[in-house]
Amino acid sequence: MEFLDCPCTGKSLTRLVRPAVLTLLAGETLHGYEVLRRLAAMRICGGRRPDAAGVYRTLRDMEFEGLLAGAWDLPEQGPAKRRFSVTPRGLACLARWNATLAEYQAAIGQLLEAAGAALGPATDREAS
Amino acid sequence: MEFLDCPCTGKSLTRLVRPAVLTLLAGETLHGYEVLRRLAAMRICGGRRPDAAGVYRTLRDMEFEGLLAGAWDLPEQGPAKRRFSVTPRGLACLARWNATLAEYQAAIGQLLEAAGAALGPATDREAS
DNA sequence: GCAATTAGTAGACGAGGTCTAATAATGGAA
DNA sequence: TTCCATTATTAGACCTCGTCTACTAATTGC
Repeated sequence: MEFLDCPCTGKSLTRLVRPAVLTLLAGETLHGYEVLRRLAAMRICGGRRPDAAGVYRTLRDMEFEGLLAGAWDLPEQGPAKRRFSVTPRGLACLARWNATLAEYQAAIGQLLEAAGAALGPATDREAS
Repeated sequence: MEFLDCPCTGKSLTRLVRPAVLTLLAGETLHGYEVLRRLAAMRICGGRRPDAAGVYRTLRDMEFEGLLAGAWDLPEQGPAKRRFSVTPRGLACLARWNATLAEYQAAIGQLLEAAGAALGPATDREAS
């Protein structure tokens, strides 16, 4: 019994890219490709490198929304890079995310508990 | 500074409707409207009643995928109801969800920690 | 008699994630 | 020296899934 495409495989923890980006950029100014690599190292990405096109678009969107500030870095050597940093508005958004993430964690905890109980108290089922 | 439509408000913990449905139906057979009400009481729905159209569609999809079994209940009194129960395949899926949810929880924990550190260790920021 | 609730369906829409593909520079290996 | 991988970014199509609006139809309560 396979669930190759089933959401239960947890392919990615979607919709958390934005708080992750804000967190990364709250400490330092980075360009998109570096954000991409740092994201890949976070558990929310499950060891997989997130889709580059999606991350770059999210960065542009967040810049448009005023959460990030972007500036072109045009070195004489090498390709142009766009460096992003967090705006005050972005910081406020991250503070709000903090509360939201805590609520998410609690909600998932409740669901985990209920699921465990539903599967049987003493059952250690293994999924294929 | 408002974030009425920003994902940071955590309007809903999306993509967890399926494990929640499996959990609810693992214990008993319910019809769609009852599933809807029980979902509304779970933290993943944040106190809001989830969209009915979406839940009914999810139930149909999961039936089509063999995770749920549906049967029409046609009482002499009252409207027709469709009663859903979990199949063995659905139970296996739920067992897998169990592991996925635990990973989600840990991943969010890591993100929360990083976000807290990024906002400043001793800072108790309040978002409007 | 009318509104609210129960029970379910259909269609359009939108956010956001994935996939493919393209450009362009650099550095290393065959 | 040619070719491939990596760095760095963009564009467009597509898919999933959640939301919104709107509809049918029976029941219950004021």
